[in-house]
Amino acid sequence: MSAHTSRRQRLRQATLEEIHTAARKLLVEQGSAAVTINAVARQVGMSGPALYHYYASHDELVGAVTADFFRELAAAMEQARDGHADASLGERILAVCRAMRAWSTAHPAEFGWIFASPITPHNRRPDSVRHQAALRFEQVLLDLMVELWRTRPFPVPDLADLPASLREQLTAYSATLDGRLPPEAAHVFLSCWTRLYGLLCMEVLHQLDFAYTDMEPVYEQCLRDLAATLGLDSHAPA
Amino acid sequence: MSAHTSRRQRLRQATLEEIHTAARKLLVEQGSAAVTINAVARQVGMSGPALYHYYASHDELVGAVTADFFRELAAAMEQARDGHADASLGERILAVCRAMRAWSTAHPAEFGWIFASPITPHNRRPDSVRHQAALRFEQVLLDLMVELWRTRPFPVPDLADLPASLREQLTAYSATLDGRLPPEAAHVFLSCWTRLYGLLCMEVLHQLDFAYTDMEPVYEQCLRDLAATLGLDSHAPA
DNA sequence: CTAGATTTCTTAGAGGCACTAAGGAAACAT
DNA sequence: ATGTTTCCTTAGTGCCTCTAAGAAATCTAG
Repeated sequence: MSAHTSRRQRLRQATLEEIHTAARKLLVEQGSAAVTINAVARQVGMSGPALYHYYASHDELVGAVTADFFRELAAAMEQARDGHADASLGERILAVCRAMRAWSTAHPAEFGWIFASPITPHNRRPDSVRHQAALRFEQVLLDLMVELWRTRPFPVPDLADLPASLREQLTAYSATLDGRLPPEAAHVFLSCWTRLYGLLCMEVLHQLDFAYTDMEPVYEQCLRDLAATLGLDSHAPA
Repeated sequence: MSAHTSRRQRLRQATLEEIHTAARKLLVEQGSAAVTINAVARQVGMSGPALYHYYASHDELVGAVTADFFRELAAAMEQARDGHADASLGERILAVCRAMRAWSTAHPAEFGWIFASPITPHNRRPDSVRHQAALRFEQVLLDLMVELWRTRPFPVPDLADLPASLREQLTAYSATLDGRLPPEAAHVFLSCWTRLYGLLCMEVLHQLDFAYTDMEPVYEQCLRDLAATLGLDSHAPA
């Protein structure tokens, strides 16, 4: 309860950081299969079972490290956003999207871990650290899109043109956003998100290797398409 | 060399099938982690090490089963194509895309296994069964797009409008297709492929659960977009 | 038809994994 | 100073992949 952090708490915190560092090192150098409780413990200089005083299970360790990666990714995107605070909203959105890919290509192992590792039941719980960090990540672009919608609404399809079941889902999702985006704007946001995120996902999972050796211009082309969709390319600053 | 299959060969073939069936059963009922050499062997009724007479390693077994799934998926798509032989090419393309998702939603465990399981070095080799089966899968839609391009060319961007590095990659890829699609048409094909496949990938990896509970109308909406891109929605049959 | 080679399977075992149990030692709180 | 909490140890269970050595069944060739 006290603001004072005891010696024990400080030591524990330091050990936790050491554990995360060791796990990440193993992931980057030897792949996700090498991130075992035993190997991590060896790396930090304690014997296997000792690690259970920090995480109750292998799943929990994985979730904690994954949350770290999400937070780092989100922070990179937030930094890009804040670093272009004086630029137009459109440029800020593009900068954030580029930061998203930049982090992923600079940290392919971590990025692959985030997406390709199956989400265990424990980490699917909405109150898990992993889930919370994933939300923060998703939030960055969502917030910008909300602001864009407020200040300079982008073109949206007519709700009546969408099939009923899609309309219902969009309405429900819009409600979870406290109506900050109406359903048809949520549809546009989700379309953009899907294309960006899907493209990154496929790059990481090497599903496009048969055609592309360098995905950077492919991603840039995708960004140009999205900018057009959102009306960002007209020269008036948003 | 003889066309005659010996008794031993027949027995071996039957055992191989039994192994694949057992592995798939374990995957579907207990998840990918349950597909171990030992568990599969138990299921088939032999002891662990015996399975090494059929596959040299766990990786190889995984690759063989994955190839099965790819082949089944490709077959489902080919069947949709051939089952609509009298329909317009546009309808055939849409039928194939729907078959692709239909198989995936009917077999979520298998589909997830295909994409989310990391491709081990052994299975990355171009001569691996996995790779071969993956090629056949990709080929189905590519062939239809080639035919579409031949009979009713779809709109393409001007190559000069694409960045140089993208142009080079598209040219190289076009060459691997023996020029059946020029670079700018290959770009359109790859864009469509990326959006379809990326959407499925995200559905399988549950990356859109925060917004959608039923992806079917989302996929249909994506198909409508692609149809428009390819000029399939004009009523003249392609 | 029989003797050797091949294939298929067994058990035994090495080394690693996640995780539990039981206990010692240090740090802390009272 | 005493009792509690925390941290870490070793020992052990049962799983895993994969190797080794050998038995039994099957095929092949003289």
